[in-house]
This record gives sequence, structure tokens and C-alpha cells, in this order.
Amino acid sequence: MLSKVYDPGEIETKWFRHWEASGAFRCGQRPDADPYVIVIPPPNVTGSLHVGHALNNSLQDILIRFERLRGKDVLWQPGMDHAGIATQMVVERQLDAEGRSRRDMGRDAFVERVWTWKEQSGGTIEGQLKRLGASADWDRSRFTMDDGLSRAVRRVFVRLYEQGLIYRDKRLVNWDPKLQTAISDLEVENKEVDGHFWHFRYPLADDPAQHLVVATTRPETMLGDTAVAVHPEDERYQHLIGQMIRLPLTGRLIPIVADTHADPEQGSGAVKITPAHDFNDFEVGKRHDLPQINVLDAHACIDLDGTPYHGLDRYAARKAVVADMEAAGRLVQVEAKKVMMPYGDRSGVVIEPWLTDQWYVDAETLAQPAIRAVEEGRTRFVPENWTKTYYEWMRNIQPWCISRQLWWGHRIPAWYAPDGQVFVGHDEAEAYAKARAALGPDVVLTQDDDVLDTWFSSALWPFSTLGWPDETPELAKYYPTATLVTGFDIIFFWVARMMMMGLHFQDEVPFKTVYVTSLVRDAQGQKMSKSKGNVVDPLDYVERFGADALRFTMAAMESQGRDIKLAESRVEGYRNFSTKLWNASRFCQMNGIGGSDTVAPPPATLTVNRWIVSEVAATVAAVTEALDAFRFDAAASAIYHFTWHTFCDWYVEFIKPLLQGDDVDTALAAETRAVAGWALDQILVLLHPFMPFITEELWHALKDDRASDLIAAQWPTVGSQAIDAAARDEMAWIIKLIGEIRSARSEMNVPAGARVPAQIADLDATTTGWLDRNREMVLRLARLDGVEPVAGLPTQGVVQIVVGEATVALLLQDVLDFDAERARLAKARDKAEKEIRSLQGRLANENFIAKAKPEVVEDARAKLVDEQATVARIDAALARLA
RNA sequence: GGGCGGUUAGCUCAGCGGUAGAGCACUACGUUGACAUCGUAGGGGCCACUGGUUCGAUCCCAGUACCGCCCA
Repeated sequence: MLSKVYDPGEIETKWFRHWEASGAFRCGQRPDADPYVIVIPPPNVTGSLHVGHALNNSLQDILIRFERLRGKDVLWQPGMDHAGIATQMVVERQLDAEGRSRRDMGRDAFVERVWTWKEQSGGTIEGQLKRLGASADWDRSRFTMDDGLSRAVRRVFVRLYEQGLIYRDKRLVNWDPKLQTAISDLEVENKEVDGHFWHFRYPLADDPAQHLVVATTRPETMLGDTAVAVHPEDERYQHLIGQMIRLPLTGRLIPIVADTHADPEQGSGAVKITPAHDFNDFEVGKRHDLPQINVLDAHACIDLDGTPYHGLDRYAARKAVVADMEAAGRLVQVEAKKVMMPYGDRSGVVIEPWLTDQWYVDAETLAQPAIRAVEEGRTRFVPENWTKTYYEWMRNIQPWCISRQLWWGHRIPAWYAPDGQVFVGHDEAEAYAKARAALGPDVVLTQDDDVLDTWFSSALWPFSTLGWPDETPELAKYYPTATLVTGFDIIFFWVARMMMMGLHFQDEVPFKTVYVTSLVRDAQGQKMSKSKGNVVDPLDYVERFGADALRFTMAAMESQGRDIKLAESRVEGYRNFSTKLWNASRFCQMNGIGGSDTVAPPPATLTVNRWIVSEVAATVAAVTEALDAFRFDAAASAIYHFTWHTFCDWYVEFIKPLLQGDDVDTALAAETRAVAGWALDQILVLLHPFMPFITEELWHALKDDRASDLIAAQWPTVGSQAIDAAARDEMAWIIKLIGEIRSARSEMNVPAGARVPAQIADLDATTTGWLDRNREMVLRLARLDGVEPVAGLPTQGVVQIVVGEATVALLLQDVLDFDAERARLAKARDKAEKEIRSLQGRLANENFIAKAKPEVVEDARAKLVDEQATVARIDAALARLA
């Protein structure tokens, strides 16, 4: 017997172990079935589960379990990402605590240390995903630094290099002076901060009495200025274009150039140009063939031997430069100003544009097929509006800087000869072979020190995890994958790059649908962040309410195109829902209702049973349709509403007299038990993708000889042909009748427990049949003593209720408040009258009759007749009272 | 500056060309043999604003205001 209260903790780990041990998560179990594949967005090996993961993976598991139940050959490919910078930072922090540094210990020892850390404490997130119930094929879990995936990375690098799509170039990069590495544009966060605008006088070389005022937010970079630019159409400066400036502090001569980059509205309209330290200036420098003077070293300290600034860090240098300019009388003013500053998203320090040699991918070329694939609908975004974001990025894509000055990652497979010639190969031997062929047998090579951007390896994820570069059966069967579920924040980082690499190396899109999830915020709508302290730990909710409740919350709140504000009350509410389901199952168990033997609905003669079969069929259609359309909220709401408000609130209450009375008809009771058991089974299957644990537990509790676990059961097959319109009409009337009686009782303060005798008038043949067939249910649920059909209703001591054509009178004798009853009827009359006026207004409009859809007009007419009849009956009821 | 989205009950959100729904919260009653993590009943909304299209607009279109996000 099930316990009275559902305790999730008890059963969740039990069932997960069982599924895992039984191999339920493995792909390839249905060799003839269509595949359905999702690759997990690989979480960082350093990561732990946050609420975004909980959302994302709940949705993936819902899709996976849904398709598994539908009989597909399902593969959910799990794994983790080596997360270059993040992981290196974790281990460096440990070393720091030990008073050591990676440079002391050397590259090999450091990398070994990272591996040790990874083996010991990396990947806690996998365990946390399992706690959520994630039914991925865990035996296939991959890591981006695996041998196989590393081989894929080298293969891709070599091939793209040979195709001229990877190259080495000297360009400005975003340099992180703290982490000592280049990072990509995407890893830079631009933030507006309080800064200053320093206005300096730059003297003309020919006439030092004359000067040009330039304004800058970065005074220290003036040491690297190689020009001053003015707008070509700026009247004020026409005569100066082509003249020279004597740059203060260094004394270098620099030209005044005309360039549209100078904004006449900004400051004085003249702008200093520092090509080696600013992305815009770099472009200006190229247009005017200006020298690029690098004045900073890798630590962002001034690197100008022989000057007083040498060795100062950028902020100290700024102070010194400003002080010296002021002392020289060249500081005009200092203006407070909001400025945009680039910050490294990992290090949090200000990024320095810096001139270095790096490796680049020709993203523009690779992007073209990736754009076409979406234009042609081979891959589609859901919700659809993310397509625009994707195009926006792809059509303006910049060369992708893929080298990182880190030690943890895939080392770049490029070797240099002493003369600087580059040899790229899958391994050292291949590079040597090429080098010897070119340079002779004695050549000595050194490998590039740098590693590849982490996203370079995750770009290969949809096929590298399937075994590529080997031509494995898995690759043949499971590529392209079906659905990618991810957050909008990595459409650029990851989705776009998978599209490029997948198309280039497999000639096919990596996935057919990209489902973009919402962003989870806190209950106040704030983005969660550690610094704000509003981070919700999903595992805390799992502990308190169960993984099922958290998963259901995620699904129920996941509506397309809106952020999720996660409120604890919702999780609690869905915990209550699981308790409700638990107790409904407990009721069934106590009444001899067990799991069904059939997937098809059992034969039913009773209206109430035919009705619940119809309601199940409608719910199956609604849930299936919603999941097919990625409407997780609609699917969750359909199954929730059916379970609680149809099955529990009405059906279970309806069947009690059929099972529990003194004079039970055994044949009808047996039919009812079969139908109830079947309906509950359908609930369990429909709900399983959302709440896998409780449903699996109940599945077995209701029947101990199940043919399979629920996880491997069959999605309901009952179709719309099982919907019985007559049964639905009949039960709708019964429900309305009971509802109206309850409402009147409550309003008239009839004690809730009191059994009241009733009479009913004006039934026709149909409604007489309806009432006769369901009399026991009505008596029980409306708390009536009896409901006797009569020709004329009594006039004294009655509460009258109009339901359709019929009027019910509750016989209350002495306890009736006459005025209250009159008021109650009057209120009902007003409501109907209001409706009548509205309908009459509409029907009086010729245009409405002529132009509205015929069925709409017909509906309005029918409703008007109905409401008028209701008013007539209420009037009759009022007349009886008088 | 460019792009995307939002504005519906006290709160969180669905919805749809035919004058509005859910969950939570609130009020009253309630221990009826599944369930108080519950049941029954109830109150609560000029669907942001202004125009337009339409027989009819919360819904479609245009604009305005405010709020968010992304990119420069």
C-alpha cells in the first residue's frame, strides 16, 4: 500500500539506479526505429549545476523521454567541455594557495596537475544532472580533451589550414593582461563606466605657438600616437591637413590626416590616432599607412626603454602622462564622461587591444553555407525570431581568433623551423616529414606554444562525439542530430560555429531544430548573479520538493519568447501536484484499480467511463501536439489540468458510488475498474517525460507484473475516434447541474454537510435519461437526499436553480431566507439579461448577419434562445416565491 | 544608433478576430473512508496609451510611453 504522503527523496535515487543498471538509457536498442538524437551542450568540467542547466536539461530530458516512449531509437549524447580558461584558472588558484605558480612547475607538470584535478573533482555536474533524472546515454559520455576528440580537432585544423581557411596573422587582438592571453570578441563584455575625457594641446611642428586640441579617454596611449585625424569636411581644420604635429613628451613628428573616423561633434573634432592600441585607430592607420607603435607589454605596462614611463602599469602611466602634460601647460581641461570599457568576461580586468601574431579561422567563408542552411530551412530556430540574431551575426562575422596563450587545451599542431617557416601536421612526425622535405634532413622544429580556443573543439561536438574522424556506424546513423536545446547567449559562441564546422566537414547541418530556451531570472525578474546573491540552487529545490517538481516547474514556465521568473511557490505548487497524483493512485489501489493490460481503452458501457476515455483522448492529442511544437508550457498545463481537474475532481468522485455502495453492480464495477486503471496509466505515460520518478514508482505500485518499466512503455495510441460527443454532452450537463446546486447551497448558507431533499421539473426525455443514469453521482456530489422529478415545484421553503431547461428546487423548509433567495435569483437573472442585450445588439446589426461567419451567427442565435429561456425560468421561479 | 522582446486579476503568466483564463495569494465554509501538500464556493481585470483596418480588436496594422535583452 502506498504511504499517505509522497516522499520524493526515497524513490528518486532508487529509480535512477535501476534505469541506469538496466541499460534503459542506451541508444541502439531499437535498430529498426527512426533515430532521435540530442547532443548535450557540454557543461564545463569545472561547473556545478545552476538553474540554467536545470532548465535546459529538463527540457532535453522531456524531449528524449517523449521520443523514447514514442518508440524512436533515442540517443542523448552527454559529455563535458574542458573549458580552457576556466579550468586553468581553477588549478592556478589552487597553486596560488600553495604558494606556487604554473610557470615554476613548467608546462608538462602543470597539464598533468590539471588532469589529476579533472579526474578527482571535475565533472560533479554529471552527478547533478543524474539527480535531475537526465536519461542521457551516460556510458557514451565524452570529454573534449579525449583522445578521439583531440584527433578530430587536429584533423580539422590541418584540413582547414591546407584549404587556406586557417592562417596566421598579425592583427589587433583583445588581450587579457591578467590571464595573459588573447580572447575572442565574444569573450569581451563592454560596460559603461565613469571615466574622463582629457583635453590636450598638441603643438604644430612648424609653429609651436599654434596647437590642436585633442581629447582622449586614454592619455597613456599618446606615447604611441602616430597621427591626429580631423574630419575631411571639418571647416575648422582644412588648412591643417597635411601639416605635422610635434607630439608632446616624446617629441616625435606625426601628421595631421583627414579621416571620417574623426567626429566633428565629439570634443574638438580632432582625434589622436594610436593604431597599435585601438581597433578604430588600427583601421585609420591602415588607410593612411601609419606606423604601429606598440607601447605596452603583455602585462599592460609601458614598454618604452629609456623613457621615464618604462615599466609603469597603464594606470600609473596615465597619471604620469597627465601630470607631465599639465606641468607643460598642455592640459586644457578634464571632463567627466561615461565611457565604454571592454572587460574580460573571465578575468574581469580591462582588455587591452594589442598587436600580436595569432591564428585565425576564415569565418566569413565558412559562414556562407551556414547562412544558406537556415535560409533554406534545413535548420530552423524555435522560437523563429532567433533566426534574425543568427543572420545578424553570421553576415557580419569577423575572422575568428583561435589561438590562446594557455597551457590547458588542444595544443596547436603547428611547428616552426628556425627560419620561421610553419609546418602543420597531425603530429610531430608528419610536421618533420614535411619540414625535411622542404629544408633538409637536419632541420629542428619547435611546436607552437599556444592552444586552441575551447569553442574550436566544441564546434565539432555533434560529430566528434559520434566517433569522427572515424567513419563509425554511430556517425552514419545519428548524424545529423534532431534537436539542439540551448540558451540564446551561446548562439554565436557555439551554435553558429557548429553550423559552420558541421556543414564543412559532414556536408550536412548538425541539427534540424535549434530550440532556444528562456533565461531564468529570480522571482523579482533580476538576472541571477553571484555578486547580487540572488542565485537559486536548483539542487536545493530538488531536496525540498523533489526533482519531479522542479522539472515540472521548468516545463510549465517555459513559454516561448519570455524569460522565466522562478518563484519558489511554483515549485511548491507542483510538489503538491505530485502529492495529488500520488493520492489519486492510492485511492485506485485501495479500490482494486490496477494498471491496465492494454494500451487501447477497455470497452465501456457507462457514460462516465466513455466520457473519461474521451477526455483522455483529447488530452493525449493536446500533449502530443504541444510537445511536437516545443510548447512545453502548453503540454504541462494540459496534463496538469486533466489529472487534477478532470480525473481527480470529477471522475474519481463520480465512480465512488459505483465501487463503494452497498448494492454494487459487479459487472459495471469491473468495467469501471478497468477504465479507471487504463486512464490512470495514460496519465502516468503522458506525465512521465515531465515527472519520471513518481510516475515510474506508481507504474509499478499499481501493477506488479508490468511488461516493461514505464521509461520504455508506449505513448498512448488512443485517437480522436475514441471521443464520444454524446458522453461529453451528458457529463457536461451533470457537472453543470452539480456545480449550480453547490453554488446555490453555498450562497444560501446551507450547511456543507447537510443532505437536502430536492425536486426537479421540466426535464425532457434526454435530460431525464441523463439524470437517471447519473443519479447516484449527483446525489453524492451535490449532497442531496434525493432528486424527485415533479410536474409542479413547491412554492414555500425552496431554493430554485435553473440549469438549461430544468429547474431544481432544494427543499429547505423552515431555514430559508426569503429575501436572500429572491436576491440570488435576481442576480442570476441580471447576468442572463446582460448576455441577452449583448447578443441582441449583435444580431440586430445587418452587417454582422451578412459578413460574420455563418456558424458564429448561428451560435449567437442559439445562445440568445438559451438565455431567454433561462430568464423565463428564473421569472417562473421568482413568481413561485411571490 | 541598429535589432529583438515585453506591458492581461494583488503576484507570476497563458490566451485568442466573436467583450477574458490558469497557478499562487485573498475571503467564507468544511475533517463527506485517496488527498488539509486537501475539498467546496466566492471576490478581483476600461487586456499600457492613441489612431487605423474590420460587422466586431485584448488579439491584426501604425505610432506613443515605460521596462528588459543583444549588437555597435
